[in-house]
Amino acid sequence: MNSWQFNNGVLKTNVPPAFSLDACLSCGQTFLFTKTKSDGWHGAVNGKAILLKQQSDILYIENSTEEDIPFWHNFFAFDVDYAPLQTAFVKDEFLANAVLFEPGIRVLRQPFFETLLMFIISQNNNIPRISGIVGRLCEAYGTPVSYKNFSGHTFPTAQQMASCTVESLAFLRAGFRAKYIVDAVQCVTKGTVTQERLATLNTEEARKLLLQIKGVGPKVADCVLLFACGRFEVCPMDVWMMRVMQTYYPNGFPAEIEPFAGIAQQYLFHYARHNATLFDDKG
DNA sequence: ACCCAGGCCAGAC
DNA sequence: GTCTGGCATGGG
Repeated sequence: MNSWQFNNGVLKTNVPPAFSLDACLSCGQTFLFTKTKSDGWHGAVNGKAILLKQQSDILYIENSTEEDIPFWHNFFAFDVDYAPLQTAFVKDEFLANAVLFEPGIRVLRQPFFETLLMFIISQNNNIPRISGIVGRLCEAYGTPVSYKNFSGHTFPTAQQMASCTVESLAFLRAGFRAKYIVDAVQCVTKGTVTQERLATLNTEEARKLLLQIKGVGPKVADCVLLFACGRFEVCPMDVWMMRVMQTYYPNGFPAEIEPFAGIAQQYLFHYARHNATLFDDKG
């Protein structure tokens, strides 16, 4: 188990074996951070501008206080021991390739509302354009924060967006997704769909509740359950993942992998993105 | 010009 | 219940 220390505005902790900050933040599960010219990651997260750095097995979080420790501990899911889990993964011939390709990945627990909107926005969309839309969203509704040479805006809370309408969101150029964003904001501010409420439900019920939001289908719902709610057994199914399951796991994941199917999926997703040709014509 | 993008909705069978 | 076209916009 890692332990945290605080000194002079900087949190630091020892990280688990093989942990890679770069891998965690660039493997496609989050868009909250931008890589700096040097070796760190800037972000407007947890209500402030922070700078994340990893040097060997130490993780530094600059511009923080001791009160931020629970947030980051939960964010990186340091309560989850990856050792037994990776042991199970590498016993599987297909999954072993993906894990060994980038063993530093961990599935994060990201803020709920941000994750919900991010994946609504990302449907049928490409990453550069997603970044543009989210940038405009934060600038308009978020809180300005800065640290050192970085200044940005936090991702807005649902409350900060409470008054938005399809018309007032036109500047986002989010296209048909604008009405989905409005409905998500309404559901969260009215308390119909909240992280607290989802936490009281089992995974199947939680999925059903998320599906009540317009523009949230099975894919987005599962991404929220996995990336924000820590339901690590949930495996978001895009067309590519469907093909992988049909080809390599026609009877589903092995029993020891199933409880962490979402984490397995993230290793596979990252592996596939960097080895696109390996996965053509498999199904 | 053309195709595609971590999908989803509405309407047609 | 399952399948298909259309969707807003912009990057490659």
